[in-house]
Amino acid sequence: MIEKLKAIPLFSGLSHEHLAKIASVSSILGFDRGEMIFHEGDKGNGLYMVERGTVKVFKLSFEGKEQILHIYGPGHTFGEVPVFEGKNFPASAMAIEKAGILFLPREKFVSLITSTPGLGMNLLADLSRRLREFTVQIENLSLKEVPARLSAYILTLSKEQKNTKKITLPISKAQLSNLIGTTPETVSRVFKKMMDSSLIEVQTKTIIIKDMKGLQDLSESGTI
Amino acid sequence: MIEKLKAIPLFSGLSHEHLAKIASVSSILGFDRGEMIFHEGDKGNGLYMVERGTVKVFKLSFEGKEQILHIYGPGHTFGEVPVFEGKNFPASAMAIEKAGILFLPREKFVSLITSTPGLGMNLLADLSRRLREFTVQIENLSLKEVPARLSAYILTLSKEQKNTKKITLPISKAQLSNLIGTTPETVSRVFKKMMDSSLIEVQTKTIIIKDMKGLQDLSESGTI
DNA sequence: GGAACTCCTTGACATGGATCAAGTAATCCG
DNA sequence: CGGATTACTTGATCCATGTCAAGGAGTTCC
Repeated sequence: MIEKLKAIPLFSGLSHEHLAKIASVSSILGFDRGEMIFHEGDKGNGLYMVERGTVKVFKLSFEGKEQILHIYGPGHTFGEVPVFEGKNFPASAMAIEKAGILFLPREKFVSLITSTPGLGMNLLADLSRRLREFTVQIENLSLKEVPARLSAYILTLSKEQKNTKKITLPISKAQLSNLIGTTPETVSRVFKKMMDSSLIEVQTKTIIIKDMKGLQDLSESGTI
Repeated sequence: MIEKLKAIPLFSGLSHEHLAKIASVSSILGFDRGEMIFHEGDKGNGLYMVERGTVKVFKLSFEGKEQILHIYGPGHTFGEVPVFEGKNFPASAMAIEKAGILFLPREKFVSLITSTPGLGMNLLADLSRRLREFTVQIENLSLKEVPARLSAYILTLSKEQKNTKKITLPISKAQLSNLIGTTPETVSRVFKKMMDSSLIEVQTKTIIIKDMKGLQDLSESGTI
């Protein structure tokens, strides 16, 4: 368990004792693909950490349309907002792959913060990073058209996957469309346009970047 | 100065000594309407607090279109993200009314956090609240149409202004359109539709809610 | 290894909202 | 107070993207 905690950036720099203490009050939960971890509006009860698998955090509209806010893999934490704000979850969380989730109950977590030097600062940095990510997401949704959002997403993936030009899509195209705020049909059509303009090649879950500069231009300025 | 600091929620619960210490390392800056406070991409240099006036935090697209992220009045703080994350500002800030801004340099602010019990927790709560606000904004932009966003905004104002039915718009309609991610023309047309359906009355900067229930329905489900 | 999914693609069509343009109302300021 | 500037409204038009429908590709699982 302690090994798993070490892999969580939020806990970087903590002593072995502190990690042991965290381990002693955490539990591990298993979720199948498609299983809900919590629902928007539920009372926030603690900190969640992805140990393995993939999780999406999302909102649903009145009509059932979905907007994904985050996709989290191993090492990421989520569910903090209601811990500090004392309210309910602002969004829902679901496993999109069989997942192992570490859970740290609220009171334990709060008392850890005050007793663990550095943890508070790690948390402030983590929440700040997420605020920054949200500003980018708002910018994308409001100020960019779908082709720009999609190319921005591909470029993000390329950076995450050690700047390679051969990229593996970590999620289905349907999920991807919910992440960038559009529909599967539109994603399909825009991918086609990007192939027609020789920006990329797409084969099922693999994307090959053929024209990095062209993709960067598209991600900023908009039209294919 | 200490009186002004007392009015800032972030500093609630701090002792007089701590407030005096903060006052001793803060400076106050004046900005005219339309003056930039900082630019997206600038190096984050500290904490900003609105003492009087109004500030908008916003992003600009490549083509110059604007999306407002926050409108802040007295007592609100901003500019924290780069302090904790160690990067640059994710957005720009401008005074939209003559404003007085308190400024606390980064190093002073960081050392205050470690030496001031409660301040760290206040900050975590504050950032969490903003994360929640952003999830709402993303939901609005992605999952709701303009009439729903506009009615949600009116209802938010009503709550802020002690749940009254006679509301004063705190910003121009042009700014409002940039806040909800649309254009002045569309705002104008939607206001008209809402008047035609007897949901509200609009006179320049005053809105009177005629049908609260109808407005709430519209803010959730969408179509007029 | 084939049936039964789910996911993806493609085409035809509908539409919310942006843009352009021109006029009208507010507000600012000497 | 009156002219100038800025903010708002209204109409005409256009387009990006959503929706509906149907067929095709990929995946899963006994």
